Amino acid sequence: MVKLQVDGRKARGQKRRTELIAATLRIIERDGVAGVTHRTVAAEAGVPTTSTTYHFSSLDDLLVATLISCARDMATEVYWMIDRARARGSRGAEEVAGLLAEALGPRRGRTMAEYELYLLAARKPELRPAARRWLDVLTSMVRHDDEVAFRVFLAGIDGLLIQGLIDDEAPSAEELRPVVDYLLKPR
Amino acid sequence: MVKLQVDGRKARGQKRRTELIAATLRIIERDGVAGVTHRTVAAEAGVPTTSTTYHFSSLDDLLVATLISCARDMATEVYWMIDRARARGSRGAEEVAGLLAEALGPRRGRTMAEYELYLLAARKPELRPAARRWLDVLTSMVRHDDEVAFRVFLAGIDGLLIQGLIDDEAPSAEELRPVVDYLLKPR
DNA sequence: TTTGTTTTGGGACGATCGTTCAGGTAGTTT
DNA sequence: AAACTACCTGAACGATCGTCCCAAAACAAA
Repeated sequence: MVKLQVDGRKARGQKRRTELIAATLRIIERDGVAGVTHRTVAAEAGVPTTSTTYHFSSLDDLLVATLISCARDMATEVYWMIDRARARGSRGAEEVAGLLAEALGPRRGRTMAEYELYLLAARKPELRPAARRWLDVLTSMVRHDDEVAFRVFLAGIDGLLIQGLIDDEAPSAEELRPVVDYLLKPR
Repeated sequence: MVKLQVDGRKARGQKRRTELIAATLRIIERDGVAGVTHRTVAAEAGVPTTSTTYHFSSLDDLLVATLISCARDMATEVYWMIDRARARGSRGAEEVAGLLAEALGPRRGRTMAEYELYLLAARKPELRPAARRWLDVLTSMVRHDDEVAFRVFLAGIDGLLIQGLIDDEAPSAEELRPVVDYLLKPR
């Protein structure tokens, strides 16, 4: 017999865990991974310091959980972007350019957080599947007859994003458009 | 009148400063920016702890100096790569693929350090010129009639590198070759 | 040699860190 | 009701952190 009514205590615990992850992500966006400590996370979430150690066996665990959650969100976003593009029969250039401009503009902090994940994944193999998630979503959803061209497209997206992060001002969707067009154009 | 014989004291100081920078870079390669403290750097360089605070006004200064030095080295390397390619009349595909494979293989730690610089530059504007240095070297040395294609090439290189860092095994120059060819092929 | 400058290095201070622990509360089961 | 489980939290420990201070050493200029 499966219990339908969940344990209220566990539900509260789960809720606080997600709140801690959300608070951690906000801190990473604002100050980077370096700014994440038990105390800063707890203060951001408005909970006592020891709450983090109770719900996560270590700071590293909290960091890993946060970045995995962040990667899942990004993969979901990529999924819906493709879905939107398909709905209107587009080849996707406009959607991709718009998403890039957004990632480098209003969502700049989030984008930095995602590349902190990349770098952490480079050192921690257990994070790599999470870091590759959005790549996998794209690979599985998009038909690519030209394997090489597709790899170039994926690399180009990452390159545009990380180079956009060290630009003094974020590029607009219009500026990115020709580059994205070039990346998507078949030959 | 310019003094030709430099002050022996200042010479020693300068030498130790470069030793500290070298030690810091080794630590970043091994443990990331997170592993850099006054004490770890001093231990790595085999000097007393306070040596770092004397030669660099703060830990942040040491970090910035290290990453700027790292960026300069990389720019120099790119310069010579182009020079080598030109000397043998190549279009550069082989050289680029070889350099990428090396960056993701034996020089993996160094490559991670360079992307830590990128991420730090995203948060610290004063680091951005240094982070863009190798891009500038390429831009100024290579003739590019197609502006968009060139931007795609630069983004592709960065994308291949950072994605290569989260691969479980480093790609070989042979695997990278078709992608680099595609990036360089004019249309 | 004397005086001034620069580098060196040991010691220590206060702050902050991750983590532990024990007592207390809330919710579930019997 | 009692027993049990899960969550919560304030206090505190030892470790490590960045940085400061000051006396000694090395070197240059007088």
